[in-house]
Amino acid sequence: MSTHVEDYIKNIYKLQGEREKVTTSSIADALSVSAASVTDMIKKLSDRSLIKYMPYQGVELTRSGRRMALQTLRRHRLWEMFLVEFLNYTWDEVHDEAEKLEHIMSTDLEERIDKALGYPKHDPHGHPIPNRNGEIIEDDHPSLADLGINDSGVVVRVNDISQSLLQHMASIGIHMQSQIKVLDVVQFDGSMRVLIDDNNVFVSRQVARNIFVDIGGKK
Amino acid sequence: MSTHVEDYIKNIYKLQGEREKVTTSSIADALSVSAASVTDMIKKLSDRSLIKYMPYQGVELTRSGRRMALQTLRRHRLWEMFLVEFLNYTWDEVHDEAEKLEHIMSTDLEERIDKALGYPKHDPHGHPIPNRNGEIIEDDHPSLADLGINDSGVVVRVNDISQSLLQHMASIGIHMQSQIKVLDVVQFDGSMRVLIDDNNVFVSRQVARNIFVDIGGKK
DNA sequence: AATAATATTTAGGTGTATCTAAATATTATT
DNA sequence: AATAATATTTAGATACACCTAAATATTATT
Repeated sequence: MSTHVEDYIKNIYKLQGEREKVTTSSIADALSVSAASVTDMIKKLSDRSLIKYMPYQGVELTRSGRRMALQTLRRHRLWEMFLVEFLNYTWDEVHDEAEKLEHIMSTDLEERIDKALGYPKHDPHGHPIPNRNGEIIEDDHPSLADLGINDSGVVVRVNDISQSLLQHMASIGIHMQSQIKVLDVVQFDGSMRVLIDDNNVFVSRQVARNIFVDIGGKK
Repeated sequence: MSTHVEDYIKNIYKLQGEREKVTTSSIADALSVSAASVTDMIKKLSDRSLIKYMPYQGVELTRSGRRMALQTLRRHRLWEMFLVEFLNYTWDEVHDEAEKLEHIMSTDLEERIDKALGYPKHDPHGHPIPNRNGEIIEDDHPSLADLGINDSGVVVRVNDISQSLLQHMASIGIHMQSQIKVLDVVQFDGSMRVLIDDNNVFVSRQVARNIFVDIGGKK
């Protein structure tokens, strides 16, 4: 319901993807609040049956918590898509704006934006958009770092962990659906020379790990 | 800054347009809160120099209060316009959605939407949109109720006082820029037979009072 | 296994926006 | 002008989301 509740739930969902148990301190870190505040909120979320809470043991989303998380994620990603498609935002500019807008979206507005966008399946970074029933299809693609010399594919997702990473990726010509082919891998540090839509660029291993590639349709 | 502050200031601005002094109870009515809550908030707004407050005498916006009000009004009207132009909302559907969105709009987003809309001067109901400096040009047009037989003009503004009024106006074919001509006025109750874009319809005086017409370009 | 380090929770508070009930001002009526 | 009616403010609380400092659990290290 409230902005704060949605933010907690969304972040617990994200953290749950990474680890087994979601700890108080990991939530505190993610939201930049004190651990004591998290304990407070955790109790309220538990009272509302959005999470299962075992004191000192961490938390876990319930079904309805998961539903709320995916609903919020859906709205976030629809807004991101919308900002890019309708207002010429670039993929590194959308996050903060969508972060606020995701809480302000009636079901009606959500559906109208979805329709206006042509029912997109992915956001501007290639993340899947949960459907209105809160179902999400996580696609599993190798990262560029997993490829070897002469492997090739199409960019289908990038991690949006920081604005500067996204800006850098754009600056070397990486977009959704870019054709990519590994020309050379430096043994020492794993950095690569790759062909991106016919442009020859270098990519550090750190960056390569955040680019995901569909190798299904390789040639 | 906060949603609530913006709502108070916006409503004081609106009430100020209607009367001289804005009373505690009129604000309480407008916002559906208790008078005691208004007194509390009024003190805070006064501390922040957004209003001039004389206990028991009512309040008045300061320059910076007025600036905030117009800023909020601008955002509200840009969102309304946006919902109509990009997402096919009708003029009776936009208010509530815009009411929430107006508080969530960075200057950047505001400018992008303004640009995408082609820098509109009016919202979907014909209300002027304040410019980014908080200047507003209130245009002064007669209402349909002020016209007499054979007077004609173009619909340039309607009051959005209620959803049902807006729906009704749409149902009888009233839109922005509709050609309108008074065919007959019933002496008894002031209701009218009018031609709206060549359609012959009846309009009660109550409705006529909420339709504003530009008679400058009459023929 | 005892102790040290770290994580979590509890206790007690803050600021914001609200409320009801009581007190006080203002305005209207007789 | 006195009184009644109405409006406004004050007093004292509540809910929410946060905080720091202290207490308690858990985990890691010697």
